[in-house]
Amino acid sequence: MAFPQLKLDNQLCFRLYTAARLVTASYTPYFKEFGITYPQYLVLMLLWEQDNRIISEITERLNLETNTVTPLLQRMEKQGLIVRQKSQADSRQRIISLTGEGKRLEEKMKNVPNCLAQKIVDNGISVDELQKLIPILDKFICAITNVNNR
Amino acid sequence: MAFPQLKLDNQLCFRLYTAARLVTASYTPYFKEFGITYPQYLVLMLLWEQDNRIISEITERLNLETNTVTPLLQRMEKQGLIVRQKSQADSRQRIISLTGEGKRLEEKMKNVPNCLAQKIVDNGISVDELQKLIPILDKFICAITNVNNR
DNA sequence: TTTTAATACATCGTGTACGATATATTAAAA
DNA sequence: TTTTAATATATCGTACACGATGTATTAAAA
Repeated sequence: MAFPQLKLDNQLCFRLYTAARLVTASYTPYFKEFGITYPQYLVLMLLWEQDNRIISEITERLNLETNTVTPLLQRMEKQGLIVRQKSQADSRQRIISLTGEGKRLEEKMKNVPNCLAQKIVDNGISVDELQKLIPILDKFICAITNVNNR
Repeated sequence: MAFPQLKLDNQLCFRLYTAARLVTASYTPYFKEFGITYPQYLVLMLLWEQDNRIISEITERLNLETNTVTPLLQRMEKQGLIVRQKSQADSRQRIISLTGEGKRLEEKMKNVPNCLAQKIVDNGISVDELQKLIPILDKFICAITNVNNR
């Protein structure tokens, strides 16, 4: 092996890529029942936390661009989870609001995260180790954000 | 807030999702020069490690399905990075091999991972903290894999 | 040996991601 | 106040991801 830094097994990035894909895959069976996807679930969580947000708030919180979020919201509106109405104050903005159906999902999905967390722990990683990941990932995300904004 | 477990900021999964997207984004400027993408880079790393692999080896190592990898390899062939030839021994299989161009990229890209790692460290996370992520992520990936295979 | 099952890929449809660009509206500058 | 710049969102094109299904080939069973 000429360059060990080019070996897949040595790379943190590949682990993050894999971990992210696998964990969203583990959510999928829970979402299927409600006909939503992981990014749609992220939007719903934001709106459950606080309803009637403008799109730029959503793109900022999710670290996504409008070219991802706009079509995502259009699909969610078509499915009857949200409505997208123009703001009176500034008609460039759109207010995103939950429908009754979107609101009802909160109660229905409240057990999903803990249920999944329990399954992960049952399969060989401690809560302590999972907790350790959080502050390091926060620091990592912060550092990478700085790298990307030069 | 009715259900704190439904809060975005409390979720490990969202951090992984964000970290993975941002770190592949930080690779992109390096790839642009060579006209490749992050998943294509993963395939190249596998082939630099060992050339002439069958597709199932690639899907296993990358934890991806054939419906992702086949089109990926087709694009890479069109770009002249690899060739996809049917196996003599078992004509269901395809042998994936680097072209001269694909081989030359190894030398050209050998500094990319270290260069990026340096940039990340320069932006506020220690090598020690990055190293700590690796074994926990390995354990996490292992646990999630078990969850997904039930 | 013929039938059946398993394996290895490929194709199709849908939903993200994201660079690049366009459009409408508001704010700032001349 | 007219021009110009900034803001907020939308659209387009390309490349993944992945569930579902199809096809060719080989291996196993009857």
